[in-house]
Amino acid sequence: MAAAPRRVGAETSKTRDALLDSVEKLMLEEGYASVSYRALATKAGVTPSLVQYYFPSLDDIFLGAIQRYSERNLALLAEALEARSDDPLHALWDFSWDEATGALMTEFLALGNHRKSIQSAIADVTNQVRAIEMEALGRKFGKGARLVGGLSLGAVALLVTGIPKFLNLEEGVGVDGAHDEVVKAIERHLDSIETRSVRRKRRPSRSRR
Amino acid sequence: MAAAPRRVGAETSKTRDALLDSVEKLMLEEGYASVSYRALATKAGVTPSLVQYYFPSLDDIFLGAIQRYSERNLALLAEALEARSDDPLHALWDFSWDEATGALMTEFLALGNHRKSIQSAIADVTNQVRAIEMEALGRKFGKGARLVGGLSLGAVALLVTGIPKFLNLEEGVGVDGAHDEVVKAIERHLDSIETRSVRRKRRPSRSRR
DNA sequence: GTCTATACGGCGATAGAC
DNA sequence: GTCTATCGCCGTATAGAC
Repeated sequence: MAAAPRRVGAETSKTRDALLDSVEKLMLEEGYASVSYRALATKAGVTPSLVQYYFPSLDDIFLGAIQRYSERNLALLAEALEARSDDPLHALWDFSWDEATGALMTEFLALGNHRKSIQSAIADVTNQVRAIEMEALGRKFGKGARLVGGLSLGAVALLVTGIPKFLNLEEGVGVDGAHDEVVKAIERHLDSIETRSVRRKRRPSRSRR
Repeated sequence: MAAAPRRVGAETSKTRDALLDSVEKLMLEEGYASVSYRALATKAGVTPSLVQYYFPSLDDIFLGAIQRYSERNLALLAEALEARSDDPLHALWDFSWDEATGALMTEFLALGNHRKSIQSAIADVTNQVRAIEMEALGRKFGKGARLVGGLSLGAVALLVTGIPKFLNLEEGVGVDGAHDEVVKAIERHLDSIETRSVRRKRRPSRSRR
């Protein structure tokens, strides 16, 4: 054995949890690139050193944020899919547009493309989400079902959750040509497969940063 | 009037062009976050100060890269669409998967989401690309044509060029579930609209970084 | 027009004091 | 459990050499 043990704050700490709240806020407001020890400390009203005590490296901050977020998010998703077992595709679609879930997940996805150390964490939660989605779709349509265009449930889930993410990315730089049309067309398609059980949410207009 | 004039290297400089080559390489190999004066200077074999002479701020580096890239890329795209006026959709699809074009553009897109100062530059080139695409599609199908699912040419172009970008993003973190199926399904759809004029390119497997 | 040296403050990270 | 000192890299500004 070897290497120093390096002391780290407990995961149950209330301070740590408050810090993760600030991380999520910072990421949504300014993007992951703005997350720094000093910025985070300022936002949370503590010293930078204290942040470092709970998160020894920047990666640990992101890893902590991903883990806490994904636990909550998976629970929310499972709940939404359970409550709307009659129109799981619509539920998925609505969920993917939700600011607190979709935007953060997209941010994590972009982050993973530039931080090798957290790629597997992003991949894990993405795959877990997909599994829950598949299970819910399987319950409604049957495990090996084929939907529009002969697509499997996995392929449909990929598109229904992926397209909102991509459109969000484009809107993030101010491009939105043909977006509304694509959104409407997809919603029309979804309506032809399932009858929507709750009123359609207004699509959030991307906040500038 | 006021303020110092601050001297900047000429845009016609051979050195400047070589630096932009290194920028593109760095972005593809390590992502935009790895682009720094010192890293760039090392890669190009010059001093950091010289890099600063041509690009007074980091934003200027990215702006310069976007501008040079987009000029070349627009020319390439126009050329490809002209050469394949019989199957512009396939041409677009192939083009979007090309490493030197698609991957860099996706990198710029992600970059734009975090650097306010270059958002409009990204938006401009994206819109210019879309315009060229629309024109080529209009020539083949007619300006107001509706394709699969009643989608307009703009909506189809958005999907055909956007889906590869999103799949690339996912593959960048190691997620590729159902990707092949979606790719094959789209290619089947494209084949049903146009007959492909050149052999299908192998889809590049994402290089780890 | 091209290129270099140097300095400043902010950053992530480490080791260790209280 | 909390906080300080310190290190080396970063973007950037400036002043000046060829």
